Amino acid sequence: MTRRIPQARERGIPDATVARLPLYLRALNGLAERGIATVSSEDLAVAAGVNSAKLRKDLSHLGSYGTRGVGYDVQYLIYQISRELGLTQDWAVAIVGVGNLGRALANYGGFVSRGFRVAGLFDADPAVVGERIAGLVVEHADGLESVIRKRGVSIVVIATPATAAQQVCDRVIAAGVTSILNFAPAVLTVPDGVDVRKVDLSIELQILAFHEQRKASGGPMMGDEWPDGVVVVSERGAALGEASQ
Amino acid sequence: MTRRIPQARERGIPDATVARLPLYLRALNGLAERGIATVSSEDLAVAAGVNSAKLRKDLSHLGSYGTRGVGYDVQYLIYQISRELGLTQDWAVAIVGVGNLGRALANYGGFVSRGFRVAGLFDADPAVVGERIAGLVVEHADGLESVIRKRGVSIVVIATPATAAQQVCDRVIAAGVTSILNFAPAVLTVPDGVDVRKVDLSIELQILAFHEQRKASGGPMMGDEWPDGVVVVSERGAALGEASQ
DNA sequence: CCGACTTTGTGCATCTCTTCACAAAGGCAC
DNA sequence: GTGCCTTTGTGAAGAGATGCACAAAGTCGG
Repeated sequence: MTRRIPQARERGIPDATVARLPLYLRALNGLAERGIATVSSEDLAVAAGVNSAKLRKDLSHLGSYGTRGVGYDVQYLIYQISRELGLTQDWAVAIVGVGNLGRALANYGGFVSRGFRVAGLFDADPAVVGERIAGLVVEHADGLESVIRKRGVSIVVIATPATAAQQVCDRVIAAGVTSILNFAPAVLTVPDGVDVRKVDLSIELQILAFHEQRKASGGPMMGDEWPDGVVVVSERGAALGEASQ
Repeated sequence: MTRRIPQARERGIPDATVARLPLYLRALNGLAERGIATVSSEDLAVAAGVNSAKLRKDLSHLGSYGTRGVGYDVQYLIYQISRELGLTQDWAVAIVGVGNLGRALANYGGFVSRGFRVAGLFDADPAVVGERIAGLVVEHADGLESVIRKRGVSIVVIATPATAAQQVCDRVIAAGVTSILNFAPAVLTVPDGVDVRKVDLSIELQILAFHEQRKASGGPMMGDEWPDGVVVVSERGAALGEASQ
């Protein structure tokens, strides 16, 4: 009878843990820059803004990389987390939609520094196509599929208006992309096996407003009635990345 | 013995629910624009990209606003969710750090449309101060506290480089702000009662890379060893919102 | 070589969130 | 009115994440 020795790094690191690994990585890089060679879970937890028990449990999912009585070797842990996150390889990223946000993303310094390389900028507006941004020439969205295949793009950032998002999404998936970062305020429908993460400024602000309201009053005005004459104004489809797409 | 009748809208809507309300709101606004007066939990769930049981449970935390056998009145539900989120009032927002991202945020159309009003733009760089962006003149960061108080700013968006983020954070909190949206890749330390939400492009990409790697190979290369000669390059403190602050 | 001290890794209890499944509620046709 | 049909609202079970608390493992000074 073969007893399975419970092995960390089995398969399946909890999502919540994966979401925190980049945080630890950043904290570790900060420590490394300050020349710190070893760190305890307690100190690293403070630097990353989490509870130390949680940090230890998270790291235990990767393996036993700490030394009891001492802590974690900063460089070694940086390497292990980077490897787990897939940052030891180079990822080609394409940005679709070169509006205000698309430009900001293209110029984002943190891209290059972490294994992500902007391999293409796309827009549907002829007025924008040809423009040079962050060392890249904006290409017409017509060439999306071929460029994705040719340059091995595996992650696409959608920064188009909401109305164009699904269409762009469908096209890049057809071209083989399975990881999408969506800045457009739209729900993307994708087949199984495709990962979508969304970033939405408007939603974040609304969540803050909720808590702010709770703090200010003791909750929203009591009474669930329709006030007379209320007309709820429709939300515009305005996108954070509302570009010329 | 006083039996508490479990009352929806008691106090305390689950965080997970609050985070989804803006999603429902957007979906409802889409339906309203198409002139739809009534919607079932099933249809609304599809439009919002969630499971219908979850949607119903979420809405049940606000109250009993549906009609069995029929569904939900679109306009009424829009109003109720808006009220719960505090969107029936006007929130003054200040943006600190007018780099690429700060500019994109200032020009973001979705701001105005939803009860959020940009009441001030700040930067520490004299070269940027005085510039006119989205109808507002950029002010020097020195005036942060007084402007916050004078204009009743209750939400601050931090789009500065990581190095300046904590300092800006401390200052706006001292000025009475208790809701912060942080785009700088830094962990902010705040006293109790202050809400911070963070948006970090780099983290989102790293999470995508993790899943992408899992899909591509059968996990990261086996073997936990340090490869010879590996030098882990330090992460630059490069911020999405790396501005001139 | 030993004993005191530090810090990890984890079993366990708890809490939160999700999902299922169905009784209760209401509309509608006749 | 009455009965059928649709859809909500929710109890309960399940899954996942969190945090405590401590045994095990390792360091270090003497």
